[in-house]
Amino acid sequence: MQSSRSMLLKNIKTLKVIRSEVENINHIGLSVDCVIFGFDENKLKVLLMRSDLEKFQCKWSLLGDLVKPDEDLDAAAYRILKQRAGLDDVYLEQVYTFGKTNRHPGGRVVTVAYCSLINIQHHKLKTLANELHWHDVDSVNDLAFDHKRIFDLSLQRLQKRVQEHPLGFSLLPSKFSLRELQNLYEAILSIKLDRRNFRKKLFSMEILTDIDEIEKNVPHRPGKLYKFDYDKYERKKKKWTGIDF
Amino acid sequence: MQSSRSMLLKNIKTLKVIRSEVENINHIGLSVDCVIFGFDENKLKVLLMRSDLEKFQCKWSLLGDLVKPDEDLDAAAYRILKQRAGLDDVYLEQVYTFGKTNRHPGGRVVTVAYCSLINIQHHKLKTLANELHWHDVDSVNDLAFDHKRIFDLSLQRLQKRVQEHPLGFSLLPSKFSLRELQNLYEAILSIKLDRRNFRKKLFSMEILTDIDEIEKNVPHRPGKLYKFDYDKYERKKKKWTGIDF
DNA sequence: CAAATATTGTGTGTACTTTACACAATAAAT
DNA sequence: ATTTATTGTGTAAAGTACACACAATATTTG
Repeated sequence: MQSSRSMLLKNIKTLKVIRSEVENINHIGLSVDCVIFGFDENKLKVLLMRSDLEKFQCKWSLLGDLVKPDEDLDAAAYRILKQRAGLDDVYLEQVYTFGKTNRHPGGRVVTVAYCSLINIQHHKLKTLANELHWHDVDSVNDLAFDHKRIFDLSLQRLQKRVQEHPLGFSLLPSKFSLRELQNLYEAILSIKLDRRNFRKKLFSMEILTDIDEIEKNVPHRPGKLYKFDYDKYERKKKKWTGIDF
Repeated sequence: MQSSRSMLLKNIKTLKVIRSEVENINHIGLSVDCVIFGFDENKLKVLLMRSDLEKFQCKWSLLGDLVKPDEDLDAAAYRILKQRAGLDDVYLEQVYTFGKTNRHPGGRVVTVAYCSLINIQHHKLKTLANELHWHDVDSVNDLAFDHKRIFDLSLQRLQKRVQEHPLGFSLLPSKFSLRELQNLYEAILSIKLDRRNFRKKLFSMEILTDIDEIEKNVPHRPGKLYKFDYDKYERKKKKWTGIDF
């Protein structure tokens, strides 16, 4: 029979092996990163934080965190929005999963990117917390990790999605003028749109409700205000997914 | 000082704790599942395997596997196609990541779904291996795990993508007649298309090369054969991603 | 080898959609 | 009362989508 000392040593060795399995072999970390878009001063913005990794101290990064073992992916995304930016009740959509082995300097971490659209005015107070800042989308570069790639893909996806589905409204106050709506589309797509054709198109979709109010305190003729009518949209959804050979 | 016996017991306890951490706390498993589409006898098919989990013994499932800690996500998808079906050199695209905590009975496993398009004729020999079978897409139901949901979403995505980009060609032999191409689109989209309008549209895209050959051994007037011209497509890509307010 | 069969290849008119474009009406500021 | 900036509105032209029919051709059959 072995001495208790040798037994102990053997056990300690086993412990070490298992720990290294935990750390190196078994473990693929899983995180969620949120690309949070807002719209302010006629510009499309993205919410970034100071990276919490030393290596990237001076760089901005997306808001993200590890997924907890007992937490749904979507739930993790909602938690990150809530915990890191105080955001609640927002539009959220999965975009893509990034899984290059070397994308994270701290080890193997696969990240699922989510895109979120929020109304900056409505959430202003909370999100101005420490380390958070709204950046113009066209001046974003050189983010931490592979976050620039994640951001680029998310923006691209937003540009496409917004032309097929009425997502943009999440970025505006609940009442808005057609001019504001057009500014939003112009900002997202980085193009100029014809005002008359834009109005015609939006009205023909029949997803706007005229709420019989007008803009206040504008130094020119005020525009009517509208609301996005989600129910009408639901009934018309098929229109947006047609086939056309 | 403790007796060696009590030390041993203590260490065994520590071992157990760590093991349970490995299994329950630290560990979110990451897998890739491939939805492999093929086209045969004018029907869209999907390649399924017998589930290797006892619980799902009688059910079919997608081809999947755990991602290795030192393996890129895309590489894992390619490996699965290669290892499980002998497929090489195929069209592959990430679709969506499924992360419900309870989606896998064996523990927490988040899975990244990939969609693959292959030419059945070209790969026939290899993929008829044990436990693999091509199923008509419209008779797929009740797969193992949440694979039905994954399959449904992938099919939906394919239906949309194929209308925006010329992906379908990956499902056909390199030489094909316009009738075959139309059959393919009809099968993917589950609709009837007008033959003249379909031809007109495809020709107007200018992505087909007339290779001056005709069908053989058909009991009727033979059709011309074409090739998909990838280079022409690359040059025209913008057409498919236009904006249209 | 003639007729029957099945499918290819082709064009036009109509409806709908997209685009380009200009002027009168209105609230605020001076 | 005038200036300023922006709203609200319609029409014509170009382009795209859709519906639809008949002659040409290779194979099969008698």
